[in-house]
Amino acid sequence: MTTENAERLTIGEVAQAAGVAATTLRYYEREGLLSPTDRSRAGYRLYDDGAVERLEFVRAAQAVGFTLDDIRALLELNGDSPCKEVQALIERRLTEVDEKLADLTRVRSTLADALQRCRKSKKGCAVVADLKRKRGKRRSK
Amino acid sequence: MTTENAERLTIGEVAQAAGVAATTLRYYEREGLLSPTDRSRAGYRLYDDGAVERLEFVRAAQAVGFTLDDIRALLELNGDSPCKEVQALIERRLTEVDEKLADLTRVRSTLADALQRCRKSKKGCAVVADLKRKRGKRRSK
DNA sequence: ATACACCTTACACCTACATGTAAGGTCAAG
DNA sequence: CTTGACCTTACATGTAGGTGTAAGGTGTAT
Repeated sequence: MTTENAERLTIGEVAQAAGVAATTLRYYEREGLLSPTDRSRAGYRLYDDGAVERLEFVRAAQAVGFTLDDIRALLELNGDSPCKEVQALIERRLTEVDEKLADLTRVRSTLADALQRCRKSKKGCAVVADLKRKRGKRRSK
Repeated sequence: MTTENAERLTIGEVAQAAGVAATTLRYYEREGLLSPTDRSRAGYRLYDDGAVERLEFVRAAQAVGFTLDDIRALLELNGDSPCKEVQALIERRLTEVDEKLADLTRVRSTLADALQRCRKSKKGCAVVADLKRKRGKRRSK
């Protein structure tokens, strides 16, 4: 597939562009996360370039802890959904994201503190002690 | 186990305090994340209350996407490690955390934007369109 | 002294998220 | 017109992070 059609990408091209394996794209299709817009005569999957953006959104959301199920739910939202439900879902997700941000910030400051002390002391650095002393509210999903 | 010894907690007590299953604690022990400080005559695991803090750190770190392996590495750091290595590890983790913060912030603003539009429009809300338009740099771990 | 909730080990099983493998079809280049 | 990189499907396997189950011991309340 070297014919630069400038609108229809094969699975390999999309995969390369987004930095995932082609097999992963087929998997995402089965899971309803991203379908090719078309097929070639031979049955090859053909994607438009929006697919790459969408895929990048999926990966970013995944990197911060959303499951594929969560992400599918977000991606499935469209003009046909009753606005109430859409709003509620988005609000729930926002709350989750904010909790994650709080956790992450906490972990970050633990690490930063540990690094500080580590730099200060000529000798070994008791990071474990630091970690053990750190506190925070519960989160379990 | 109802005897309040005020320093030695059984697995069930720790589990309850931290909001995880006792089986999970045994699993963490096998994985080297958290060991009881002692055993009773009968072989019951006995933890000091630092265990709860430690466990909370584990869960918070996990909630924001660290693997148990990552977390073990952090927790294993101690005064015996050469400071150079310790620093390097912490620095690497800090970088990861900052990348996660960036991703998370991006996802957050996508959601917030979507919610805005959703509130504005009387009718359906094209969230998918929003998501597709959002961009960001690669992250795949 | 017996019920009952808790603990022990060992091992099988589960879900999410892929990845690999086999068996075959497609297509542009040499 | 064949080579070799790509694509197809279907199915098996792998890893992380647990959960469940069986078979048995513990400890305290009644």
